Amino acid sequence: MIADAQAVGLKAKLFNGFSDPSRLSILEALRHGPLTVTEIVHTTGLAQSNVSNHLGCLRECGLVTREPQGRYVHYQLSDQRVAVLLHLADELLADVAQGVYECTRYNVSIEES
Amino acid sequence: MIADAQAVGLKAKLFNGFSDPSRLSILEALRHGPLTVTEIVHTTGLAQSNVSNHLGCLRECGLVTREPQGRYVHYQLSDQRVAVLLHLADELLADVAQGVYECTRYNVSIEES
DNA sequence: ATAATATATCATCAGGTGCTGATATGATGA
DNA sequence: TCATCATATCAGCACCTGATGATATATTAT
Repeated sequence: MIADAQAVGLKAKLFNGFSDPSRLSILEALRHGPLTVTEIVHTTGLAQSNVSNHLGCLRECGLVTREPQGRYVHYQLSDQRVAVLLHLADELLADVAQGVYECTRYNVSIEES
Repeated sequence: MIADAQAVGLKAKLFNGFSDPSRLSILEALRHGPLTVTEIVHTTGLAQSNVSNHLGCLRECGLVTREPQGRYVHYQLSDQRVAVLLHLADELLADVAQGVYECTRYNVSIEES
């Protein structure tokens, strides 16, 4: 193959939105409905500028949509398939979590609350 | 919430397996059935040591399984839901690809050919 | 107009990650 | 045994990415 390396690149980029703890926590927060930036900040515990940066990334990549209302900006998942993907990952995790947890190859921080 | 930051970390780790072009191309190659390391090397065009490293990562995280046969080692997707996830991403990409493509925020290489 | 709130942008920096090349290990065949 | 092939491991480097803190912009309220 080697052929559609372009398609692979695009897909990797798409998954990139899910593969960072901060971005993922934002997506998880939006799973239950639209939220403003401040609400996301409070829900996730991340710094405001950090959230804003990640939201920009998630939006550019089409995972969330933006809807300004006055001085607030509401964000929500762009497509229900994003939620489906999150759900599917939950299911997958239920079976392979042991392996993922023991995987020390990457430093994706797993802080305890 | 902030609570299950641990679950988010695990899930991010899981998605990490999909979010790198090299790893993703390996997963894509395995989508059609088991392959040996050398076959993966030829299919993806990656260096052997590189493939081996990524396979180690994918295996530790439970996305692929390993089955030695003589001096060959066959790898395959650990669960059909991995393939489902890949498929779902394809569908999602068909709708949001425009955004992903224009997203310049990350340097996930999209080489042509 | 001024202050306060909400969001976005930017530079900087520390740290992580993937690639390469060399080498080690293990298995098969001559 | 020796050579060859398949796979794994490792160190080093170059690069990218995420977090922070400061600041800018926009909107509402007093």
